[in-house]
Amino acid sequence: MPTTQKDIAAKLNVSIMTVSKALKGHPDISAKTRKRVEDTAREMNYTVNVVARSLVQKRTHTIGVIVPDISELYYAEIVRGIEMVFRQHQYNILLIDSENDPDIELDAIQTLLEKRVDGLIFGPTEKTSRYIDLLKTVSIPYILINNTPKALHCDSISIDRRHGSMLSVSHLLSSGYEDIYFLYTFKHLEQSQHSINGCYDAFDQFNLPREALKLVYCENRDLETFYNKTLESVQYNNKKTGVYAWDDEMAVGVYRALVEKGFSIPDQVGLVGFDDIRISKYLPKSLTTIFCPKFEMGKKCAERLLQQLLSEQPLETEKIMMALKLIKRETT
Amino acid sequence: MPTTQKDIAAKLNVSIMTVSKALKGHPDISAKTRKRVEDTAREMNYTVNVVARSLVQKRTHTIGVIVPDISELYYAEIVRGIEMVFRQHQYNILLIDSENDPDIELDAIQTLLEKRVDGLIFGPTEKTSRYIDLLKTVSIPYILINNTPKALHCDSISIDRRHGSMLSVSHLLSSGYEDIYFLYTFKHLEQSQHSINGCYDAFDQFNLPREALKLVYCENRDLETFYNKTLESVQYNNKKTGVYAWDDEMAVGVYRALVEKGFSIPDQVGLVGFDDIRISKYLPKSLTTIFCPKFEMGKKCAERLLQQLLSEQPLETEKIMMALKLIKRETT
DNA sequence: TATATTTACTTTAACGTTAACTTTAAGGTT
DNA sequence: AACCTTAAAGTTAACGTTAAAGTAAATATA
Repeated sequence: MPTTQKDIAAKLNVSIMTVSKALKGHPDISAKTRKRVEDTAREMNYTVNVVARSLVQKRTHTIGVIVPDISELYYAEIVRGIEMVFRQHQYNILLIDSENDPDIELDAIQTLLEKRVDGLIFGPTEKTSRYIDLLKTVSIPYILINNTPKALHCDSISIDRRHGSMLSVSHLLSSGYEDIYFLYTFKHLEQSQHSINGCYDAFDQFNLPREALKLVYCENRDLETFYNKTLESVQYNNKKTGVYAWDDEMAVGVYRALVEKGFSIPDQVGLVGFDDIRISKYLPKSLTTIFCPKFEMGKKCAERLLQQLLSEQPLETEKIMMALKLIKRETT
Repeated sequence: MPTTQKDIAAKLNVSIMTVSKALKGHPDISAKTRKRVEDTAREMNYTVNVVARSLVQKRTHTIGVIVPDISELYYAEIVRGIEMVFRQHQYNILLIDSENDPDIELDAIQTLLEKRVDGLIFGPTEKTSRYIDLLKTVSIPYILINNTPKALHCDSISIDRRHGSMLSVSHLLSSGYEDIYFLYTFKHLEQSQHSINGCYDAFDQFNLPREALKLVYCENRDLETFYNKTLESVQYNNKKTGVYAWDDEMAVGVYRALVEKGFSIPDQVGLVGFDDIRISKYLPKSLTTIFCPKFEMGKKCAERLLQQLLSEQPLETEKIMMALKLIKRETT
C-alpha cells in the first residue's frame, strides 16, 4: 500500500494537516518543518493520492475524450493536440474509442460522467442519437467535434467541409476537368451532407446542373471499398475527369484503381483528396488535397474547453469553424 | 452539483446504505425498495461518483498509457487495441503523449501514479532514463512496450524487430539485390540496435561481410528526412540495390526519392518497409513489407495486464514477443 | 411457545485529503 | 503588566461511497 500523509505524520510526530500544508508549501509551516516533511515524504516514496483530493475538491483535472476511431490519423492528430494542451495545464485525458458504435458511445459518456471528468470532448458517430438526451442532463462543459445537432445548444468545433469541398471541386472544374466524381462515406453524419453541398456550391458557381455531379457512396471507410468503387464507377469518356475522394487515405486506394484502369494522371483524370496527411506530399504523384489543420483543431478545442473550465459563469455558446485551404500538387 | 445517494435517501426516507445496496442490486434489499430507489435515481439523474468509490475500494479501474507519439499510426493502433480490451473489462485509459521527451515521460509516470491508476502501459522514449528508478518504487503492475532495460525485471511486449529485419534483408538478398541500405532512426532505442543486428543476421546467413551493409542514420523520423537521406545516400552502381526503410510511412518518402533519382523499381532497386500500414497494399507499387500486428499487440498487452490485475499473487515476469512476417508485394 | 433463522434494513467507521476554524506560545506594544 | 499580534501549528468536519457489523421484525423450526 502506498504511503499516506498519515504515515508521514506518525513518523514525524506532527498532525496530518501539517504534512498536507507542508507538501503544498503553505506559509503556515516553518521552513524547518517543511524540509523534514519533504525529506520524509521522499524517503517513504510518498505520492499524493489524487483520488482523495479530487473527492474533496470536486475536480478531477481529467477530461473525457471520445472518438470514433483513434487509429484514424485524422482523430489521432486531433487527440494529440487536445492531449498536449491539457497536459500543459495539468489535466489528463481519459480516452475512449467508440468504434463508430452509438451504443458504445452512449456507455462512454455515462462512464466518463461517473468518473467525474471536468469536461468532455466528443466526436459523435451520428447526427442524432440517444446521446443527446444524456448530454442535456450534463452539468460539465463539453464540446462536440464535427457535428452540431440542432437539438443541442452547445459548443462545437468543426472543419468547414462544405467550403473544403467547394474548393476541391472548383479547382477541378477550373483546371478543365469536366466529369466530376465524389466518392464519399458516412451518410449518417452531418459532414457527409455538408461535403455534398460544397460540391454543389462549386457546380452552381460554374453554372453546371447539380445532377451532373457523380456521387459514389462507399459504405465503409476503408481502402478496399474505395478502390473497388473506383474500379466499378469511375469512367473516362474523352472528357477530362475529376475525382474528389473523401480523404487522403482513401485517395490512395482511388489512385491505384485509376492507374490500373489505365488513366493517365493528371492528364486524363485529376484526383483531389482531403486532409493533407503526412504522406500526401511524398506519394509518387504528390496528392492535390484540402489541407485540414487537425492538430491545431485539437489544440483549439482544448483551449476553448479550458476557457470554460476556468470561467465562473457559463460562456456564450461558440461554434468554431476551422478554415481549410487547397494544396495544389501533382495529381491535378 | 450532481445528485448523491444522500439526496436519494433523503427523498425516500431510507438510509444511504439502502440506496447504495439497492443500486448495486444487493440481495439485502427488497424488490419493492430497489424499484423505488432506481426510479428516484433515474428521476434525479443520479450517476454514481466513481471517485468516492475508488477511494474506498482502492481501485480506480483506470489504466495509464504513455506513448511517444499518438499520431504515429503504429502507436495509434496499439492504443486502439489496448483501449478496446480494457473497455470490454470496464476499465478506462488515461492517455499521455510523451512527445518523445524523457522529461515529459517522467512527469507522466508520476502523474499517473498520483491518479492511482491500477496499472501502467508504457512505451519508453529511451533505453535508459530516470524513469527506471521511479518504476522500481512502483507497486502496481506495468508493461513496457518495445524496450526492456536490463535494470528492470518487468513484463514487456515487443515486436521482434531483429527477426523482422532479418526477414527483410534476407528477402532482398535472395531476390538478387546485392547492395543493401538500411535507413533507420531512433539510435537511442533498443529496437534500433535490434534492427541492425537483424540485418547482420541476414548478412551472416549469406556469408557476406557485415561492413557491406550500408547504414544510413536519419536523425528524425519524418518523411522529409528520409526523402532527403535517400536522395543523398542511395546509389545505384549497376548492381541491383535493396533498400530497407525503418517503416512504411518513411518508405513512402524513400520511394519517391528513388523514383526521382530515376531508378526503376523493382528492377534496379527493391524497397522493403516495415509495419504493413493500411495504405501499403494500395500504393501505386504496392509495398513489400514486414507485417507487424500492432492492434493484436495492443490487445495482448492489455490482456496480460488484466491477468496481473486479477491475480492475487504476483505472476512470473513475462517477455512477450510478437511474431512478424514478410509480405511480398510489388516493390521487390 | 420459545428459539433459531431469515429478511430487510440501519449504524458505524473508513478510504486520504483538504477547507475552515481554533489553539498555543512567543514576541511586540504601550 | 496587560494587551495585541503573529507564527506555527492542531482540530474538526466534510467530500460520496462502501465494508462490516448491528438490529428489529417477520418467519421458520422444534
